[in-house]
This record gives sequence, C-alpha cells and structure tokens, in this order.
Amino acid sequence: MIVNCQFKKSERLTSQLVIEKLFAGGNASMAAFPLRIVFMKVEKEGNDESEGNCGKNGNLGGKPLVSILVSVPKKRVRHAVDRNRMKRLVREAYRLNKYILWEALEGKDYRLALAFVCITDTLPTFYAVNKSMKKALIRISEKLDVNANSNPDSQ
RNA sequence: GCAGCCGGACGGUCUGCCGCUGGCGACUCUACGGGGUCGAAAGAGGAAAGUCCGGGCAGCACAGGGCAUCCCACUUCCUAAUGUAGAAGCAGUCCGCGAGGGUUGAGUAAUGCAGAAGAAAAUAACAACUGCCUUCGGGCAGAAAUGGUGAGAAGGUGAGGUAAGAGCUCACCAGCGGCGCGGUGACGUGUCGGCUGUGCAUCUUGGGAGCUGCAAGUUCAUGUAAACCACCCGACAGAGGGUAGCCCGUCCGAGUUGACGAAGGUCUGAGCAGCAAUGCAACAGGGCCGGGGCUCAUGCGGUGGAGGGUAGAACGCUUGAGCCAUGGGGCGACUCAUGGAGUAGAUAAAUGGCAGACGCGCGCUUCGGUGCGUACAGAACCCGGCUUACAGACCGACUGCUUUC
RNA sequence: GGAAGUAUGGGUGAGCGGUUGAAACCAGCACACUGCUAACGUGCCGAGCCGUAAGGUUCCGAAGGUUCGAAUCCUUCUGCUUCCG
Repeated sequence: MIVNCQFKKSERLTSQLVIEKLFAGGNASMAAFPLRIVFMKVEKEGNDESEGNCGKNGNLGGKPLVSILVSVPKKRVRHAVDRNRMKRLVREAYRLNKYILWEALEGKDYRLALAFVCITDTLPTFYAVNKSMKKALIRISEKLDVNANSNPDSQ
C-alpha cells in the first residue's frame, strides 16, 4: 500500500471532553524543540463494534487511529498571520510523517490523542519542523511499545 | 532635472507533484440521520486590523404627555445613517518659502468661580500724579494717563484738550450693531452709529437618545421532562404590572381573539396544549349539604429558586442601502437611466507544503552573470465612514529650486 | 467574534483642572538602641539629565490636541486584566 498522506477533518481532535482529559495532567509529554507534545491513549469502546462494519473499506471509514490538535499560544506568537502559518507547518509535517505512528499502532487495541503546542517565539522553517516531527513520532512509537510491556505491572 | 504636496487607482506572475475547505456531478455503502471514492471548476484584504462612529438584521421591553438625565452644535449639501462621519465652503489660530497641512467653531440675557502673583480679577484707588485743608503725622476730593504682576487690567497708536487726566474730541486700526451690495448660506465688502475686558461652569436656544448584541436569535435531538422546590392567584377587590429616575391623568388586570356592553353578563369558539384520542377556553373540578356558608388542594396559569444534558446538529450565513461599464446631472460627496458579470463561508476554525522559472529592489560585477531581499498583514452576520500599519510602483493636478531657449 | 476595565517612585497604592512631582504603606540609606543582630524609634534619599553643591530641567504607559494652566478632559496607539455559550 502506498503511504497514506491524507489528513482529513475527521482526524482532528475536537471533543471538549477528550481535550480536557488530555491537559488535566498525568499524561506523557515531551519536548521536540519548536513543539511540546502531549499524548494519551484512548480505549476503543463499545461503539467501535459498529465501526468495524464500516471499517471494511479502509480505516478512513471509521474513527481514525490517531487524532491530533495543534495549538499556538497568543502570548508567544502575537500576530494571527504567524499563528496560522505555524499551525500549517505543523499540520503539514504531521501529514507527511503520520505513517510512522500508524504502522506502530497496527493491531493495537487503543487509539491515540495527540496535542502539539508551540513553544517558540520565532517562526521556524519547514525543514526544522519536519525534522523534529519525525524524531518525535519515532520516539512516541518506541515509548508505546515500552508502555505496552509495562502496562500490566502498573495497572 | 531634483525635491515636495494633494487626489485617484494598484499592491506580484507562471509551471509540476503532494494535500485542505465548502458546494456541484458520477459511482458506491447505509442503522436512511448520513458516510466513502473519483472528476472538473472555486477558495483572504486595502486595510480582512483597531472596534472609534453610524446603520441593516435579531431578541426583549413599550398606549400618550411633561420634567429630569445623557449626547450633539460655523454654513450649505449628500446619505439608509440622527454621527468630534463624508463633500464643498466660511471664520479664527498654529506649522510650512510655497503647493498645502493640523486644529478649533450654537448663544452670552442672568448667576457663580478664577489658585499663586498683583493695589485691584470687575459697585477698581496701593504707590506715584493734581487741587484744597493741615496740628506737617496726614486727611478729603479728582483722575485709569504712569508702575509692576498676570493667560486676562477697563479697546490700541498718535494729536488736541485739561489743575492732573480720561473716547472728553478728532484721525487711522481692531471689535459690535443698523442699512446697501455680492453670496442659497456661514460670511465678505462699502457706509453710518454709539463707544467695547479674559477664561470656565451653570444656564439659554435648537436637534437627538429604549436596552442588548449573530456567543443576537430560531428549530430539532437528548433528558422520567406537562420533571423538582417556594410564593402568588380566581371580582365586597387590589397583590401586582405598564413604571427599577419622578409626576399626571389614564389603561390592563390572573392562559387567550373579536364584537356588543358595564352587566357577578350574553353570543361566537376563529385560539391554546398534545403524536393522537382529547382537554382547556373571562369564578374550571371534587367532597359534605335542602340552600347559603365553610373546608380540601387536583389541573391549568404567573413569578422566583435550585439543578440536569450535549464530540450535539441544522438554520441565521451570504444577492447585498452590493460590483463593473457607458451615458445624463452636480465643483464634489453623491445620484438617475441603460446594459453586463456573478458560488469564500470555516467553527479547537479551510485557503497550505516542496521544487523550479519570471518580474521588481539593493549589493558585487570581467556587463555574461551572481548573492540577498520581495511590505503591512489572515475573513468569522453584513454594509458605509474614520483611524492606525505598509516594500514597491502607476496616473493626474499643483508648488519650490536649478538648467536651457 | 462581541463587550467592559486598568496603567502613578524598586513594589503596593491615594490623588477636585490650580500650593502636587506626588499622600500613605513596604523596601533602601543613615542615626539611635544592643555584647551583636532583629523588631521598635528618628531623619533622609525618593526617578532620569546637567551641576562639587545650592539649584535647574524633564517625567503619572506613548504621541497629539483643548485650556492661561493637564496625572486629571478629548483623540489615536501600546501593554495587561475581566466578562458573554
């Protein structure tokens, strides 16, 4: 299969409940310079069974494996133009590198919620964002495997 | 040629690959709500910004009048627009050699205030001046010419006049009023007249103002939902509402429309609630009772309180006081007629990424090229105006300096 | 998106257009007290610039304006805070 480079609106994280949970604390976060990444596992729930029926024409049909949000604080980046540009760069970098996470999540029984928060004052180039995005996604997928092994102990 | 000033109009272009958003068409899945794939077109501004004004639009409130409160104020015009809005002007003042630019602008009859300084801040006499009296200390009277203070000192300058002086008189100038002329008008100008403090507030005159804002608001879904708690209430009347600024008379008045009417009434049943059957519809219903009275508190209604729920969805939402062209009117803002083109609508929020070519500016240059840069800034209901930010570049009118004829 | 408020010494925070460049508290410096320190008490500097000093001058977020006179009134910007489902 060719690497899926689409990024539809359904992959956006828009639920207020999930977002509040994500930022409430206790979730893993890491810094990759222009960004800080917060992520959380979301268990597949009962309504996923109905999803399974739809899911036969590809995972695009049902709920996506990963949903993300991008946030750029107004305090760091003053102008709306620059905030929009920062979000676009992050989204584009995620779009091109999302296959890393999707491969890691193949066959797992949970989904992921990710938040990218900008922690820089100056606009970086696309190359810088792309590079750190790749690194960060690889690190996350490594961590997932570690957590999967250690999860039964902690719970 | 250089520098400037005003007005208008613009603010990058093209190609390839990978994406995003809403609609359209085809195919497809479906729990019939909608989802997926493919296709060809569309997808930020002159300021989208600030939110400083004005409107449209929406909800709530509201018979009417007066007072109070708040806002506005040169003139004429334009507009949907009532505005420290816009256009064209007028007057004062400041800046500029100038083209021009900034800013202020109803009235002053009455009342009040004006720190410090100064004799005195408006019925003016401190010093000096003049006259008279004198016990030589000074006193009385005249007088706004002199003094310094101050933002402002009793119109200014000069001459005459006088005991000394004074618009007391005259000439010129500034201001005010009457008349003539010009202008729609603010005002300008000529002439005549009397002789005239500054600022602020109250005040006077004229005009205007209900409140909240698309997170307005509407519909659907979810919810035991016509859910729960408290209070009010049914005509011998007045709790209350209009009216949480006050007053006057007046009106409504216990879910509700219209007509007659002023009666503890009559007629209609158009209305309201509910999926429906049906229920309610200006003193309904039940119990006791011969009747009145008394008691109970179910349903409907009103007000307040305390809660629950949402990945909530849809509408509002983009055709509008809109845009462009030509012609007519106007100095202009603008307006009239005719014709034409016409999908941005997101909602943790689309309009992007990469690569290359061109254009423009600056630097280097062996004039072949080459390096760097390419502004301010991102729709959120929609318009009009203002303000602020802005690389570059175009058109037109005008000004100053310089050169040539 | 819409609607309000606020900015004054190093910090908090009063302030009628007129003695205000600044009330008050904290902080700082000096003195006094103490064996030494803290606290209490007294006084001073209050922020820049010029000056040895006396003193002069500029400042109430920034820039314009009104006024004889502005921290205060008006306009435009800047920062911060709050509210509206």
